[in-house]
Amino acid sequence: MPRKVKLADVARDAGVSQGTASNAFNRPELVRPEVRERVEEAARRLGYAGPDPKGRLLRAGKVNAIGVVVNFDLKYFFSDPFSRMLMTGVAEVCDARAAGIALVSSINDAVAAWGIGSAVVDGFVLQCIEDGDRLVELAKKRGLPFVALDHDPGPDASLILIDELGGGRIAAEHLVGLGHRKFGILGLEFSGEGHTGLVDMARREAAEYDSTRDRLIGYSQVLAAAGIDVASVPVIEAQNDAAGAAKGAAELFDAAPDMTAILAMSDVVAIAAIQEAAKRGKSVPGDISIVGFDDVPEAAASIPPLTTIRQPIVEKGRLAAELILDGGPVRREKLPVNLVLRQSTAPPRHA
Amino acid sequence: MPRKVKLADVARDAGVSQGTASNAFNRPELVRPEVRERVEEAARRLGYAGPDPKGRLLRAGKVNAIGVVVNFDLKYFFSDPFSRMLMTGVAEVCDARAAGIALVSSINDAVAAWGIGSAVVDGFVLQCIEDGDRLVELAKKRGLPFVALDHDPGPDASLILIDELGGGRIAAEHLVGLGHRKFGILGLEFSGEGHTGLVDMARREAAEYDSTRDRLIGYSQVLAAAGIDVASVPVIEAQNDAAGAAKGAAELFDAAPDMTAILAMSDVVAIAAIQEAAKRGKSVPGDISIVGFDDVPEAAASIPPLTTIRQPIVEKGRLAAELILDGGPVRREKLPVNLVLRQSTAPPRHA
DNA sequence: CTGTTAGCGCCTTCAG
DNA sequence: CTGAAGGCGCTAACAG
Repeated sequence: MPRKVKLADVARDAGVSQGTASNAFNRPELVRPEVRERVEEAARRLGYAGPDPKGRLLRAGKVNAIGVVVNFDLKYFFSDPFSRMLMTGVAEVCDARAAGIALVSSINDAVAAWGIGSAVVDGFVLQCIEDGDRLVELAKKRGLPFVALDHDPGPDASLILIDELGGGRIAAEHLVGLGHRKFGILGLEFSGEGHTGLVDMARREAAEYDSTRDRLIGYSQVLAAAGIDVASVPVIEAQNDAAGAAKGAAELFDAAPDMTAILAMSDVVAIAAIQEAAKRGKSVPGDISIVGFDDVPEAAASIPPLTTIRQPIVEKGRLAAELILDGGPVRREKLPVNLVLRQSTAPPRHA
Repeated sequence: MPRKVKLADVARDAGVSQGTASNAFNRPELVRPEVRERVEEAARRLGYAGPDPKGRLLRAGKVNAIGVVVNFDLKYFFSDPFSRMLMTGVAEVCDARAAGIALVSSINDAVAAWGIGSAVVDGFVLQCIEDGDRLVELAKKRGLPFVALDHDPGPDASLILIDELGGGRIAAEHLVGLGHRKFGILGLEFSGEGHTGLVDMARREAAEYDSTRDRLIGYSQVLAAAGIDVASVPVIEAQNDAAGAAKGAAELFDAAPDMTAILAMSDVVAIAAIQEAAKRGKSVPGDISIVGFDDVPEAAASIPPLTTIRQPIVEKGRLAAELILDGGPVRREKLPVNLVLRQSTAPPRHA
């Protein structure tokens, strides 16, 4: 196989210097049309497809691409509405600046280490659902700028999160305000070892994942303030996919057959709870009220439409991408959340 | 800002040659522990994070990454179950070989050209739903290997597709075999200019998109062979997202109020048809039978579960990624399809 | 084991 | 407008 033709070959063949040939491709206006034509002709003859980005890259120092480190499993990633919205935001700003997006998966430590260590990008967005600390560590080692999402990477790195605790409070206040006293909490994972089902007090307090922990604290504060014994409110730990959510919802109904209200830590699990209620012949919101979290598109489309805590997911993605691409200083942003009232909540029947 | 420290700096500082320093990082077993320690020490002192992939890249010539060119809009991409399954396959083999994935969007021609022209990858997977010819042209110009999916890029490039026509035939044969005579066809887009609604004969024959065209031919062959006047069977063109599918389904029911069977060109539109049927008080499969296409996970989960034509989407993704990463010769693969019998089809009531 | 060297392909001064 | 030259950061081949 003949050595690949490069710019220098084209230049020689066209009888111009390499610099001129480079200009012919990258800044054609600087080159006399006649000469440019000669260069293009030579390129065609030699089968030269244009300057190779690899060379340009090294030269330029900047890649103009951003790596999105995907928590755990790409299959989950693509099926999760939250991740989808996030990527919409990221993609929006990348498209606007002609920047690339590299997906870095982290199914296991080796893959994550390899990916973060060798992705050709200017920085990373870390979706820290699974093992945030580890990803942060890897990103720090790589030495490129990065933003951690929903997980504190320590003071010298950027962070975007939402007011998880406040969101938890708003959800609980809404339900308490409606008059509910019998609660069930449908939570997400507390830590990485795959435990699901009922969560005892020790585990509640040892929650490793920031979002889960803070949302639960928010719920608990409000419930306690309303004189409800939080320890007696069942908390279920569920995985945030279709199967895990269905299982968790069933477990919650089993654990608290007389509850009138569910605080759900994501819309995915909230919707599973709606379905489980239907399966058990309970009407929402007649027999049972449910508040979700996130406000993904599915929340508005569910039957009944889900009352939920909205967080600005797309904006989160946009902000994260901008942070990396603009290369500014370290920033820590806490985005606001708010209650979106729809039809899955109502006063309890006998209030 | 001080010039970035590079391998040479570390080597000098550690009092070794650059080659040794390189080995210390990449093939530590070749370096005496004591020397390696000295190099690592120097790196730490200088704040050197390890060899920069950009340099390695140029040197190695190979990137070990694959670009997935996403049809049109990333938002659609992430929400489309078909794309999701495809990416699952791609991601599987990329993860297994520690290869990267770059998302190249093509919202418009400029973005596509820029992305395909400058992505740092070894090759492309072209998802040719929208404007296949244009993407193929761009990829050819870039001069990197690529695989076109579901769209013929011409003889000198790789192609993976499925037996669209055969799939159409199987679907129609199933329904005809059940005794149906009154059909409606819920199709996907015929070409790129955003037309939706009823499709006249001229447009049917001028279909630009390969999948749509071939599935329709498959349907038509079987219907005609059964003595059904194909020209009188309404064909609706719908966009393959939630909103477009719902709209198309409604249009089809309006156009053919007495049909007993629907041939749907994707599961997404088929499921919309199930929902539209429910909305109009028709039972599936009691009043109306529906056959989808693709067999995405949603098909099995719909109510009733959807009878559909399965195509091996995940495998398609795997195969495509392997083709690029293994750098073999041009290949053209036609993958088989088959009927998956579930509960959305039955004989017509008065058959 | 370790050091030397020659590029990988390109772009951008700088001098004409 | 064009030509010459240096260097982006790294690694593989080869010579000690």
